[in-house]
Amino acid sequence: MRVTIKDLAKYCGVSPGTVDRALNNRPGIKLKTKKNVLEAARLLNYRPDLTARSLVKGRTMTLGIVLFDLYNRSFAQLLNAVELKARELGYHLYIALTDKDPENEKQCLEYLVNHKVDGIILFTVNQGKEFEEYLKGLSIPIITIFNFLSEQWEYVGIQERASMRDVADYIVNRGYKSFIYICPPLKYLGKSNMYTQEERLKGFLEGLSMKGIAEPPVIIKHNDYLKALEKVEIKIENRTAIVCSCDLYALEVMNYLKGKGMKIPEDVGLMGYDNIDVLKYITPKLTTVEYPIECIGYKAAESLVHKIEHGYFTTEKSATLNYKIVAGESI
Amino acid sequence: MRVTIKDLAKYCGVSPGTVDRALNNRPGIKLKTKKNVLEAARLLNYRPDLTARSLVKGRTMTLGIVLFDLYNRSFAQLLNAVELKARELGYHLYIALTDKDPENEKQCLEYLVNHKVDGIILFTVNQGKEFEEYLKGLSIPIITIFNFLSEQWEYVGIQERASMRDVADYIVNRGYKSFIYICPPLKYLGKSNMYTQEERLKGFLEGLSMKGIAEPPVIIKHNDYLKALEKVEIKIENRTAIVCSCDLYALEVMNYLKGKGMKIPEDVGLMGYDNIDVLKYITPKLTTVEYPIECIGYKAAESLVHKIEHGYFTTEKSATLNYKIVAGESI
DNA sequence: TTGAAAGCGCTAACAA
DNA sequence: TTGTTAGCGCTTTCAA
Repeated sequence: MRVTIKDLAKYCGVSPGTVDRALNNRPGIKLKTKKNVLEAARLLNYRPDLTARSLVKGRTMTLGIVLFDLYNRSFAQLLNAVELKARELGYHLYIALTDKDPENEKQCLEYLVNHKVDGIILFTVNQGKEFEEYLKGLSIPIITIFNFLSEQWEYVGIQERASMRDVADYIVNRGYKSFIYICPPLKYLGKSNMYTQEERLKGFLEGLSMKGIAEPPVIIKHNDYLKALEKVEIKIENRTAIVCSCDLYALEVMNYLKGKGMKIPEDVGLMGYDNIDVLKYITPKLTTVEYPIECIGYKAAESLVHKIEHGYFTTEKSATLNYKIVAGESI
Repeated sequence: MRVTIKDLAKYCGVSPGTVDRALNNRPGIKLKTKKNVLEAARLLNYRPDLTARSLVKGRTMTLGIVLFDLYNRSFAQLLNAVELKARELGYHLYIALTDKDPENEKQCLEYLVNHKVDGIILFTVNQGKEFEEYLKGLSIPIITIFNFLSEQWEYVGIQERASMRDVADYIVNRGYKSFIYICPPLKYLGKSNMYTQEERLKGFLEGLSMKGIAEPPVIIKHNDYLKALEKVEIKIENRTAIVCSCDLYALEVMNYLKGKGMKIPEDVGLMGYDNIDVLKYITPKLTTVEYPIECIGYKAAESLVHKIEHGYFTTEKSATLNYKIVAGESI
């Protein structure tokens, strides 16, 4: 059996209260007694039972993070950053993955809350008033990332829409006349929270329209989306740019184009988004949008802890971080 | 304040025991009472306090995983797999990152144990009898991955050494005569657990020696290791192969070689290890070693839960999984 | 400076 | 079928 405070107390011939004072640097204890207890704790290999402490304290010094998976390189980097910052602030981390399943996400949240995490960083796939009511019912500090929910919820991220307007501007200025946009299915719109992807698309369309350019074909990234791409005829003289809503798609398209023997950017331009770290190994260098993924992690963890420790009824002004277009050779 | 079992009991005019029976599907309760309680629970938005349950049950239905970081793509995939399997088995996941700092790792372990996780998946950077004694003192089921500790500790992984012997064989058979090996610093040998990297190197040297080939230069991956690489003259007629102990290094070297205007594999061969998922976007296709990283995750989680539920004194025979050389165009 | 005791929310054994 | 009660290991308040 594990050694408890009572055992220590008995061993040292003092009361549990005194042991507690010694162990937790509380005042009102003679130095000698304290040393005694500490020595005994070492000797008997005492370890505090944090679940017991949590029960009385009502908090666990633990944060929860909810993501849908770790396939996208950025999420791993984010998680890494969150863990780092959390530990720096004296917190540890529960992780729960949802597989993009809204119900699953709720279960994860439920679990985290019941386990009394002190706060949650949430990349949600849910949305809507009902869900927000549900979240409120959890009565726990929450920071949202990537997918925005509403002003009610502190959000750490970048101005997705503005960034894609800039992208449109950037590409048009480089002389491209014709455009193709590739992004994941938005058809779950209303069913699943696609905020980030939606904003990027809207931003791109807005950007084009500001330049007086008509809406381009939008290809949805299914299993066989490359066939759809094939159907759109890409003529060199058209000066076509393929814009992808994330780098992973752009890389696939690049492979496809290479396979077709098309030269980038001579025959067709290509643009990604995310600036994932492996891009540095890819030729030609992909032009992309960079945002400070690690900062998002740090900021989210920091804000969350702030909310936890200084009351979570204050919805801080959500932070938007800077992005920038990273010029490569692909457009 | 949160609604407790007592509140529910009062509300329904029954005892806490009865509420417990209703909530947890225990026998010996009238269906009607049960329905009543369940309805009240829903109405009052009752949530069980899992820390309280943990305190009396002595377990948390939580696993801990200790990694050093998530920079290597494989670790993220592994973590993803572990989370998936854990959840499937009814467990949730604590994650702790150690930054390759042995002391930090101990603190992480300490924390997980004190938080009463039911078991730990450990990618350790520690080693040695003393550390193993320390681990034993934690009295908790542990599965080791990647870095082997000793027979005492169940291990899930592949036969690193054999795999690199095979690599040597493979490369020599393809006509290469001259070799350069690149791997992370092994100088911490004895201070830090470098099992995986050590085994790969040993395997490679053994493989060469079996072919009667002398020990090749080994370049340690520092910040300026490329300078060291520069000093080794690579003559085309020498048929040189550069073998890297992981894909990330190979990709850097590939960049370097491309920058030098050297052709792969015509001028020099290049080999990686890990088969990280981004390789599919890299030209030329890197020849590498693939192992089932997700299986390692599943297996580790499964074995751990098995140990937890069926006693952890039985050290199961450690599992070694299959690897294979994936032929690319780089060697 | 120390001890005694109540209680965090839940489970489980025993009694009714 | 239900109620009562004694903990789980810790913190905290009050009394000595």
